[in-house]
Amino acid sequence: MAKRRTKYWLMKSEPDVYSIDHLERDGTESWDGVRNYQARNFMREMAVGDLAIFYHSSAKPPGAAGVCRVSREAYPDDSQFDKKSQYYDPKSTKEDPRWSMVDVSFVEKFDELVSLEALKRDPKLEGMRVTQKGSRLSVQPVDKAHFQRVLKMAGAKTKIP
DNA sequence: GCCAACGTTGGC
DNA sequence: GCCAACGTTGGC
Repeated sequence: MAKRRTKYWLMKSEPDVYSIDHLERDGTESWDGVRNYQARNFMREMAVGDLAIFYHSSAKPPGAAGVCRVSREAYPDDSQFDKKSQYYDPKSTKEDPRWSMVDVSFVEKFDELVSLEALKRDPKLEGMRVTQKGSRLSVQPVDKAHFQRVLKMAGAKTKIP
C-alpha cells in the first residue's frame, strides 16, 4: 500500500488552558473539546505522522509556539459523554459519537513565538488561513510551503518530510 | 428550507 | 471589555 503523504495542520489552544509547555511536560495528549464540525472533520482527515503548528490563541501575543505530531488518528472524544465536563453533549450517543479527537505528541517548542503579527506581515504566508481576518477555525490545514516557512521564521530544528 | 436570535471565538 | 465574524438552533 502506498504511503499517504504527510499533511500539515495548525491547532489552536489557549495557553492558559493548555500550552506548548504543557505538551512538552506531558509528551502526548488527547486533543479533546473540539465542538465545531469543520474542525472535527479536519481531525478525521489526520493520520499518524502528520505535523501541526501548535498555535497559542487568546494569548499576548497570539502566535505559533511550536510543533506537534499526530500520534493517534481520530477516535471518539470521551468528554462528550461526561456530564460533568464543559464539553458534555447530551445529543451525542455512544453508538454514533458526534465528536472526535486525535492524540498529539510534542515535537518542538520554538525558541521564540512567531507572533500572529509576524505571520500576517510575511508576504510568503499570504493566504494562510490563520492570518485571515475572522478566522476562528481551531483546527485548520496548512500548505506545506506555509508550514516550512513558519518553521524557518521560527529557526526551528524540525525537518519535515 | 429560511432566517432571526443567540452563542462562541479570538484579535484587538 | 468590545465586537466582528461566524456557526448553531429552533420556530415557522
